[in-house]
Amino acid sequence: MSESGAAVRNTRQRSAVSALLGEMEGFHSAQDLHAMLRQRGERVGLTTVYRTLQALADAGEIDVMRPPGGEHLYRRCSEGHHHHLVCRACGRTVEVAGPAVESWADRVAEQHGYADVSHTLEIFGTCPDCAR
Amino acid sequence: MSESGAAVRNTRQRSAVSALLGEMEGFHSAQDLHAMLRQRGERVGLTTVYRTLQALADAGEIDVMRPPGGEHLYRRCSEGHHHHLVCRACGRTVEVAGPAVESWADRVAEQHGYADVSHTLEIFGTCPDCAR
DNA sequence: TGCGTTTTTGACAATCATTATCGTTCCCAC
DNA sequence: GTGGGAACGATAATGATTGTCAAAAACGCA
Repeated sequence: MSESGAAVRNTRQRSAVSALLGEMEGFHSAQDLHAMLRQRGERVGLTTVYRTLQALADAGEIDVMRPPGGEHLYRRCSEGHHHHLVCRACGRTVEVAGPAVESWADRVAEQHGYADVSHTLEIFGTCPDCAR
Repeated sequence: MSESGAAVRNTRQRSAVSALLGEMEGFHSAQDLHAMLRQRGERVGLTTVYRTLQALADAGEIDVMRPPGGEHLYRRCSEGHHHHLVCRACGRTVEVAGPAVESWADRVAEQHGYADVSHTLEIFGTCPDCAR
């Protein structure tokens, strides 16, 4: 329960995952990222990639998306609360902010007596390039 | 490709699943529903429950939720587009409508040139009973 | 009502992302 | 440099969902 031993160690693998995420543009699955790391010659276990991604997600440093299709997708995002506008075809993602939505959600929840409110919101569409 | 043979047959199993959903209050997993059906003495296979739920979901007759934890949850809902305010602890669900959110999402997508827009939105919180 | 066709069923196996295990390796404070 | 504890990683386990395919059930039609 104490913070004393919350030592998060600095390892080669963690740095590699973090660095890779920094260069990536869109969302990628754990298995994708793992494959990319191996291609680069980084020796990292799949288990570790999963663990690291989970840790980063818990820390709020990356965002997770769970598309209907299957795997979890991860991406380094800008700080603060925001949502995603994702292309169904190519995955291109735009970050969008919607202060009005945030407050609407909070208000609705409060009206029903719900506390400790959070929400998830994703917008899907076909981006201009893929529409052609 | 033709519509000629699109016959959807009326079976005991399908009715059973549909009826059960009609009596249920909150969200339930396929396996839950399967277990309930067996308790009632209905003889229905798990595979069939999955298939039926999927069909109903495709037809828009039931809503599907994918909580972070794991299984897909199904529930008969009112018609039309709406969202859910769900209690993290007990699962109690309130249907909420947010016309403003709908139009906001559409507008944002359009501004970025995305077509064929849809979205998902869930609000999570702790309901009054569970807060105590 | 009886029959043939076609869908549907359901037991079982397969899939596949994710998680648990646990001995080994490596980081880091001292 | 060293000790102890965290992190790693190969592998097995998990578990929900989907595929398979022969047998059963529905429905159209005569």
